[in-house]
Amino acid sequence: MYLRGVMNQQGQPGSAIEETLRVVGDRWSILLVRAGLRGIRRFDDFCDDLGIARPVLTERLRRLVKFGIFERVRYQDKPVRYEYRLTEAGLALSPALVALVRWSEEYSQEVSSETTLVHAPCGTELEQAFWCRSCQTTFGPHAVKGVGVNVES
Amino acid sequence: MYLRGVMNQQGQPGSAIEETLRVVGDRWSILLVRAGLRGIRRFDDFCDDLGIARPVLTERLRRLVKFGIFERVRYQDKPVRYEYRLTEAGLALSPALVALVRWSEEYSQEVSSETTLVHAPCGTELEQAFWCRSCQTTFGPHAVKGVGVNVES
DNA sequence: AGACTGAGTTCGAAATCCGAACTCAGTAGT
DNA sequence: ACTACTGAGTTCGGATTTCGAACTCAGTCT
Repeated sequence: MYLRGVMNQQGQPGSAIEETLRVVGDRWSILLVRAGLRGIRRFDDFCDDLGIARPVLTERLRRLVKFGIFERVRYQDKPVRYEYRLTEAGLALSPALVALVRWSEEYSQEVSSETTLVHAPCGTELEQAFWCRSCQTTFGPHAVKGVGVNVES
Repeated sequence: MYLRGVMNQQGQPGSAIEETLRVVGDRWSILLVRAGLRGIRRFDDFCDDLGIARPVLTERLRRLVKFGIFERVRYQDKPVRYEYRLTEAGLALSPALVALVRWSEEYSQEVSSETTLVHAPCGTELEQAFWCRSCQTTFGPHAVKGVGVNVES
């Protein structure tokens, strides 16, 4: 498959993903989202869970808040305390996350795949796909057009 | 939704994604994969297309090769020249990439969504979903179990 | 009073990133 | 033979990020 499209020379408007990756494309951000999905919300908990350096965590959270992925919520006064919750946009990153997890389990070396994604109701290992509302069908990546992309092969 | 699972304290074995993100989780790697899907293979072309600094490109490609995402192929002798092609594992990253593109178009500020992913046969904008082989159904992220995760709400 | 909590800051040292210029083998043109 | 060009890198010094460890600051607990 090959993908057609979207000129992106140096510094140019840059397709949407480029902008997204500038926000989310570092070693920590995605992990933070995952932690968020796992229910983590407090500064110190993110810190302990990921082993991220505090100054970096501060900066990263600020950025994610600025881009609407997390929101900073005051959950107590006296003493004032804030926590970070995923917004709707943040939650919407889960398909990407799931795709990455899938890939990791299948291709990443080391680490046995102890966790596999399954369809909760029936317990079967799941397959990622796309759903077309008008055709009412499911299909794989080959039938996708866009991304500045066209899949060959 | 909240996800249950996978202890990951500092430095520990680290679930598969963590390892994956250590390879692919920087500002360039995903963009390189995308460029690969768009058909780009040559050093200079990656360089021009992404505007990435040469030393960084060198290092990044080496790493991606080492992790089996790209392969370095000699495509001519005299003078010896190499190019980089996505491996099967590299191609398998496309669902994750597509999910990210989808998200970008929907949530990222700036940049009008000029490219939208569509179902090639019918032209309808598509929805990402999961497919369960045994149930023969499609479903959203809520019904997914795994990731060290359990989706609530 | 003294110890503890939670969300950060401040610090200097170490690792990464960058652009620009250079290398090196071979090819093409005059 | 001389020059220019190609393509895949390296080498350079300077700017930016990252890091861990220690500190702050308001308020609570014992």
